[in-house]
Amino acid sequence: MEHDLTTGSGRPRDAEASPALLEAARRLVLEKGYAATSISDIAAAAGTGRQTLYRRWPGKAQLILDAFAEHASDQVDDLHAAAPGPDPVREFLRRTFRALDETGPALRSLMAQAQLDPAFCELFRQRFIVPRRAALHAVLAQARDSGSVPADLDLDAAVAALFGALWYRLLLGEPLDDGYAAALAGLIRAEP
Amino acid sequence: MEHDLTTGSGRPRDAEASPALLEAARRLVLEKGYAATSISDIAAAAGTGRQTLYRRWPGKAQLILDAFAEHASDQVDDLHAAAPGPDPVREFLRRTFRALDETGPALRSLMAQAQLDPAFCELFRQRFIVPRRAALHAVLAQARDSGSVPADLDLDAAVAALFGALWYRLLLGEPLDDGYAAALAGLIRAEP
Amino acid sequence: MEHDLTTGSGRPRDAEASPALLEAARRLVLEKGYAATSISDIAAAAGTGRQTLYRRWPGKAQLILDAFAEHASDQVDDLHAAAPGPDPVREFLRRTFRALDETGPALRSLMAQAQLDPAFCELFRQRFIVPRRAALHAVLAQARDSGSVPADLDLDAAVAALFGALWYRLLLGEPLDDGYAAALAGLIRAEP
Amino acid sequence: MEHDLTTGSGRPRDAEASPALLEAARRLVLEKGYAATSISDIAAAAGTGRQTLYRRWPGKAQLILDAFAEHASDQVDDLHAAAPGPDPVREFLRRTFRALDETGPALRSLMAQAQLDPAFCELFRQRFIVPRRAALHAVLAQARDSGSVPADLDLDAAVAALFGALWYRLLLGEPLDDGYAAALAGLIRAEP
DNA sequence: CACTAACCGAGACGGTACGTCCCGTCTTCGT
DNA sequence: ACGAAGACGGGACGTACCGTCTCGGTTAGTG
Repeated sequence: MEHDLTTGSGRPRDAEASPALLEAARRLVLEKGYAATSISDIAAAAGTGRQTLYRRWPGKAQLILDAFAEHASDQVDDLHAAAPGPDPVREFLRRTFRALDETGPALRSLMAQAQLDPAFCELFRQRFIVPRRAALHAVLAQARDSGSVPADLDLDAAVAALFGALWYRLLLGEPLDDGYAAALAGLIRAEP
Repeated sequence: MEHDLTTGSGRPRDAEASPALLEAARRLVLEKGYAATSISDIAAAAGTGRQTLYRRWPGKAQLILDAFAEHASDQVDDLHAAAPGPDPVREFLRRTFRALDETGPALRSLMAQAQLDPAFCELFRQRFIVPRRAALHAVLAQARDSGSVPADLDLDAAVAALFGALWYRLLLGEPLDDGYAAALAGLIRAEP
Repeated sequence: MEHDLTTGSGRPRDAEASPALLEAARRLVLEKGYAATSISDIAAAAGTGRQTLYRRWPGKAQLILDAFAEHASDQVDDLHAAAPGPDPVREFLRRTFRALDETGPALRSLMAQAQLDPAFCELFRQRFIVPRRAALHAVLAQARDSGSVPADLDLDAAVAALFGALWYRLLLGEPLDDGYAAALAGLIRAEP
Repeated sequence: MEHDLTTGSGRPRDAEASPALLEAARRLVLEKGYAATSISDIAAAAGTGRQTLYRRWPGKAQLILDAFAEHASDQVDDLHAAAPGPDPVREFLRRTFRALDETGPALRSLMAQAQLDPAFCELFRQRFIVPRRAALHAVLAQARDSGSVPADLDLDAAVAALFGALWYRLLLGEPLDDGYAAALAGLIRAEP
């Protein structure tokens, strides 16, 4: 997350720099990929100096995490709010898969970065993984109450299995389609 | 995979160089981590020139993939051969978790590299993921035949869910313990 | 020649880096010879990064040209100022030969580099050859006015012959001694 | 010079390899220049292995010296044989300049190499410089006898001055034209 | 209304890894 | 013992980023 160390004194930070950097980062990563996008590229595209970026984020990964986390939090709310239909778990997965069509490559890069930097890993977990985990947990709890999943289902394990399966295919470049969503949802559906 | 362009003519490649490079790579990565291990380090530790490495592998990631894939294939065989006990799925997961205690960090790095290089991703899938997937599939098929998992279980989906859950926690730095193995195995156990 | 692209903006170049690089280059070339001195060696000896060198000179040859041209221009002034005695041409040659005892090997390397790189050749000509040529020309003009060389001497040809003879022996590893200076000076001395 | 260490036993050397290497060396150096021509290039162009080259010459410079020395020795004889006319020195210089139109660049490279390798320097001197020096010496001696240069001319110094002036301009990329030949010849012409 | 502190861009800094190139040697097989 | 072929250890090269530092200049709030 962008860090703000303003003490009140001195010239205030340029309010336009952060959005410009976030947008430039998002655009360049989507265009050229994470690895091919350098810090210098992002700062130049945002029309700012490199130091301005470092003053607000510790590095490339954190900036790009912010650049893609914004959208993600909106989506999590959407998913949480509406998970209707006869098979809400399947519906949740389908919508999540759909959202990854655009942001998937960037998320893969962030997950990659999390492997190389433990501090970033924890940040990524808190900002990205945990909220979504909570959302799916809620969906599953609701499904359990409505009887569409077994009453004794281990919800935490089910969340790990479903999101794990999602990331598993995403990270390996395998397709995330409706059939996959249905098959995964089928794994934990209540036996009638 | 190491590429071998032997045409028969000319001086043959040094048979000791490849093992030396693989072992040096494996040792250095386990000691210092993936990112902190450079190509020069590996070549020097193996007592070879840098060009000898480039002659056999396209880069660091492919070499290290080979360095860890060797051992992996042995382990896959072990796991496949013996998955005994009342809950073979749980046992399989437990053993797999145990094996990751040592190699986990390196595998995380390889998975990270797979996100930055599509060609390497495919290689990693073929050399690492698919064999293990087959092993778990066989375990599940056996379990289905012996009645310890439901007869109508979607084996492919179950494999994705179990291995997905494994990678999910591994990549996020969360613990892979016996309790987790039991919980995941419980998800797909037959309801008696 | 060192190139200075200062635009006024940004951090100014370290004023100590260039002298340090020049001195390190000069010292290492005199110690180990031109070919045995690498760019990395020079940068390390100067306590600077390699890129700092490349930011100021296109390569090794240009840096070393500068490293030896500095001193050379001083010497040229010295030679120009004082060319006394009954045979000023011979005296000029003797002093020039003497100065080459130390710098000769480095100059040979620079002349060698000039053969491999036309751009460097021109630079070498302008920075090294032309100034010395002018100095000798002045000495000869003075000698002509004082009657110690023939009045109708073709000064340009004489300069070429004298410096040519100097380089000819220098480049072939033949001795540049007082006798040689006297013999060359004798070629163009006025017949009494 | 190509060295021949055959002992009589074993397979005799391929008689075609040496000419092929010499011709390939000559062609490539004239086409691409000395520095841009690697040992591998020459061997490949000659259809031979690199070791065959090293078995016959110590390195690139010696091979190329041989490649260009062949022609040179013919030319030296030509020059020696016929130096007619009213000003034989000028004529000798003019012809020598003319011959350098083609081989000049290669000779410059050889002289460059002589600066980096003392052993080659001596070889170059013996194979190239000394014979030509003798030829010019003979021309000057003849001219002295015929009265076209002063009787007390120091022939060795004159040779050094004339060839030195030649190399001086050649190595600096300056033109070797008839005017220059005339001016140099004029320096040592007898005053009538 | 000046001062001052933190900002801004630009870009140089030391450092490190990369992948390429060539060197001169060595090692195979076939002739 | 030669030949072609090509791998070997070694080392320099020039490039690309990294994260930091240092300029001159700008822009608020404070004294």
